[in-house]
Amino acid sequence: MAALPKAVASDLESRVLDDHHQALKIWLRLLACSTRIENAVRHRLRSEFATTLPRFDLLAQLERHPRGLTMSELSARLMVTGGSITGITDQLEAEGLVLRAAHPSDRRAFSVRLTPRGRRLFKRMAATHEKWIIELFEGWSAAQKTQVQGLLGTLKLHLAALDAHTKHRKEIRA
Amino acid sequence: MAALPKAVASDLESRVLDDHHQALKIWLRLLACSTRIENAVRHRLRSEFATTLPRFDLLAQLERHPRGLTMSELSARLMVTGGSITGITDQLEAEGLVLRAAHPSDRRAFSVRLTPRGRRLFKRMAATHEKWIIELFEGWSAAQKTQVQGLLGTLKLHLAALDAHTKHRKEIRA
DNA sequence: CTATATTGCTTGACACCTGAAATATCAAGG
DNA sequence: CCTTGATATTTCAGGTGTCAAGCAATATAG
Repeated sequence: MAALPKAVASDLESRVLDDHHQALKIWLRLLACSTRIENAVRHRLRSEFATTLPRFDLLAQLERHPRGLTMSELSARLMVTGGSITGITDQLEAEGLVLRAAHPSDRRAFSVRLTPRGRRLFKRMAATHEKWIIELFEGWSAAQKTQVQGLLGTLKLHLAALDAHTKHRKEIRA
Repeated sequence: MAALPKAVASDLESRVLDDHHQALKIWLRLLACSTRIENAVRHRLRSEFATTLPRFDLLAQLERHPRGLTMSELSARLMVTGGSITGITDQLEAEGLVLRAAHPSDRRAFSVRLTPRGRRLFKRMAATHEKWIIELFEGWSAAQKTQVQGLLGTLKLHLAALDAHTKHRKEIRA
């Protein structure tokens, strides 16, 4: 159909384009998967436990860190800004699931911890939550799961490294 | 160290546990990657184009569908509820980037379209946006990218199928 | 044809997120 | 010791997300 030189040029060009599209496609797929799961989990958390994903996530972090986490640490772990953490913590504290304890060595900071009630409630929710997630991956072979897990692990590290660089550059500029 | 039977039991048990953890870990990594990229893109859209991710996404959908999309179609494609679409469309319409045209065959619906100005602006933003995304995957081999792309494609389909089933079940119950 | 259900969109209340500004405390150097 | 700069948290305004309720138009069953 096309003359050879043109075909070659087109191949080169389209390889570049494909390459562009590829990163974009990966990102769009990643986002689609993530959003779908998030929506499903959010919906179920609402209907079965009358709670929200951010609240659940915050409790989850505290459960893993029984000695408490500061607001800033929570902010970093949930990857949201401090303002959100203030609000969510306010709510959870009002519900008696969490408390702001004095930080042992820094009067500016709090050591946010689960209350016993918070811990009990979280454990119940976590068990169910884990079932939902497992269900989502039903039908996947162990090999496939291991593969995604590995690739996403690499990507996560990669992105974290990029982020660190960016921040570093910003600090240098500042 | 441990006696053989115990070691075996532990292996079996830990395999089950690992399996549970595996789905959970995949999900957490997926979410972490997604959030990181989303935050980066959001930040850059703000600082370089004084716009937001949802607005960009809505424009992107319209760019792909020059004949227009209804609010419901936008809602489905962006995977958010109708209320959000109303708000974002209001904004974009006020900025003159988008317009609500009458739908040819359904007087309830609109056919939302890009204005020429909207199209021009989006094209400029899209080119830059694509560069950002490509940068995020710099250093990945083509094979690796293809692999993630494939796995995420499978996952996306899998999740979409689950979603369809859920909806179907709901409809039957209703 | 017409009652009824469904669909498309908007609205309103509330949750959560961001970015920026304000406050309080800490940390370091002079 | 005390100034200066960094850090921890809160507050506020504004955008976007949900859900539920409401209205208008369409589709469907009888």
